[in-house]
Amino acid sequence: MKNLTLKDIASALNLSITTVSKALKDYPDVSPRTKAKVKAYTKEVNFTPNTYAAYLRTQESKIIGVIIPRLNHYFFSNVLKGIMKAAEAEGYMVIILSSEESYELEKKQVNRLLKQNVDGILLSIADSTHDTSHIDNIITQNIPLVLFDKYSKLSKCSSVIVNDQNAAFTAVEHLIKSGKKNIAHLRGPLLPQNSIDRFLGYRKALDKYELTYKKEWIFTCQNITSDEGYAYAKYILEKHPEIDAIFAVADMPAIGAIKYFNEQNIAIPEQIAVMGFSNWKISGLITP
Amino acid sequence: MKNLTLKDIASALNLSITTVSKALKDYPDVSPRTKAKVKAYTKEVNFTPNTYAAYLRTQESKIIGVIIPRLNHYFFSNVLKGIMKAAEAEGYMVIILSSEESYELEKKQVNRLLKQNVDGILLSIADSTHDTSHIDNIITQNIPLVLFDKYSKLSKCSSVIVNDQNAAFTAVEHLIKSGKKNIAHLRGPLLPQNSIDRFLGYRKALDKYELTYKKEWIFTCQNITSDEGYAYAKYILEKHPEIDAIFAVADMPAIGAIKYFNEQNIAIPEQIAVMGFSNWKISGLITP
DNA sequence: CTCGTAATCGAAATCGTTTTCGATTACGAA
DNA sequence: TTCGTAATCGAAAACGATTTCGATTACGAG
Repeated sequence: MKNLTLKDIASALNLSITTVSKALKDYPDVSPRTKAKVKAYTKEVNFTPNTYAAYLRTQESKIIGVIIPRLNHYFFSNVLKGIMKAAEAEGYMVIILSSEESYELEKKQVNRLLKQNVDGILLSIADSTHDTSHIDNIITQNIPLVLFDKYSKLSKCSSVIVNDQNAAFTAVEHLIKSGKKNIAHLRGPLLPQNSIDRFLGYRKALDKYELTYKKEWIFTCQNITSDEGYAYAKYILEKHPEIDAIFAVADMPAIGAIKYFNEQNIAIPEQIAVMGFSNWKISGLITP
Repeated sequence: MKNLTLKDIASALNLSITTVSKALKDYPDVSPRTKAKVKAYTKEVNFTPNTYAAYLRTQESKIIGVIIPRLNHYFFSNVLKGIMKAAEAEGYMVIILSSEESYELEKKQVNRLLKQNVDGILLSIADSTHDTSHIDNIITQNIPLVLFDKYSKLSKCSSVIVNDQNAAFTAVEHLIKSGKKNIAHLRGPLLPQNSIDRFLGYRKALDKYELTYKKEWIFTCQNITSDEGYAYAKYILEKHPEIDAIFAVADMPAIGAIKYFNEQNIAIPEQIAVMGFSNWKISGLITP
């Protein structure tokens, strides 16, 4: 029950290996009749050329690599789903690697993909990534690269991203128009461009409506967890009772904050409004 | 900046390709001195043998394939994380494919993995999978196969699973010991062994404590969504007010039910208890 | 009938590695 | 010195597909 090869097909049809290969790839110098014969037979016995042997000549692995900061993340698993579907439609396989938000691991994963001779790389960089030599490596090796979601301004390559600054601006603007005046921000880590852009959007909205920006109303969520949101909510309630709204860099901290306010019987959004960022599936499930 | 080959290494060190290859794989018939020389140089220039060329002789792709019913699922992304870590440690790559709970797609994905010549397959079968010819295919091709989580009793191969029946039994037992007498069950689809086992665990617990089993207290969640849980909770409250506890096949329907009861100001668990199954991360985030 | 062209087909080289098997060298024993 | 053995090394044949280039055939024009 071993796998078929071109040789098997050729001898079964009394043709040369060459002709079979050419017939399958629609070379002009093989007659329509033999083409039809070959194609019919290969379909019948379910033959497809061995990927690895083909690679040796064509240098195309038909595999694209994807590196994301984490797998168990609603946003990323959805993006992955889209990537895999698109790749599948074009006959590509996808290898997914996770950097676990670690710069070191990200570098290692890039190298693994390069060794695997992937035809292209999709990369969403980790929060802790502070230099881009590994990314430049990909570019100099001439391997197609696209950054997505988490990107870096330091590398010159195409990237697909959410317009974080605008979205954050709109979100905070909505809070302001709802009558909130003292808006705190649970921001993300310092490095990622996304945290920065969302923070900038927040500031821009404050500026536009002439609300003063207060440094002590900014809280950094290093790991973007609900626990951090919970802790900051507690802190805010105790030390900054003047705050009447919170704009969080992501849904996770927002959920944590909501959980704490619920426990304390604080009315949301009347007493204090909480706004997340991402529109996770679970956002609709929690209270309020 | 092209990739190095054995030939490059060989000519740089004035050795034959053979010797370089053997040195790297610790063949006994190459002297320790040349071995050291080769290894030092290959490390210096960061050379690793081309996977595809190696495959042609060894027939080992160093890739294992994983098929899961869905990607954006907390349980599976966590399992994947474990799989990828273990594979990585042994120098294997992982290709992940999703069947989207579709039998047809599952068959297709199995074929894609076979064509890719993966060294082994990990498979968690879809809810809608009703025959196992594609699985038997893998086995007859002599490719190592392990089923996990969702498995089938029809195929003879190793599988790694949760003891659903026991776990369900314990869960329902807990409800009973808390004083609940009329326990409904939101069960999963009919086919998957896991749904069946959890249902059986539920029945076993009822039997042990001599509670009568009522067919009209069993509700089937075809898609295991929170919407279904929400709808059934509404139905239960209106048509079966006698029910004082719900054991759900998974967390998603349980969350839906909780959401509805919260909206109706039903006290949980005093008035009606709700128990899910999976211990998702978000379970801790919702109210109660 | 011969020749030239076009239409078909195959031989063989190639991709980069692994592995068998044969070749060479060194060196001590006879 | 000569021989046998052990220690090192390389040539070459795979692996399976692709592709260049040359070979063969068919066929109509002259």
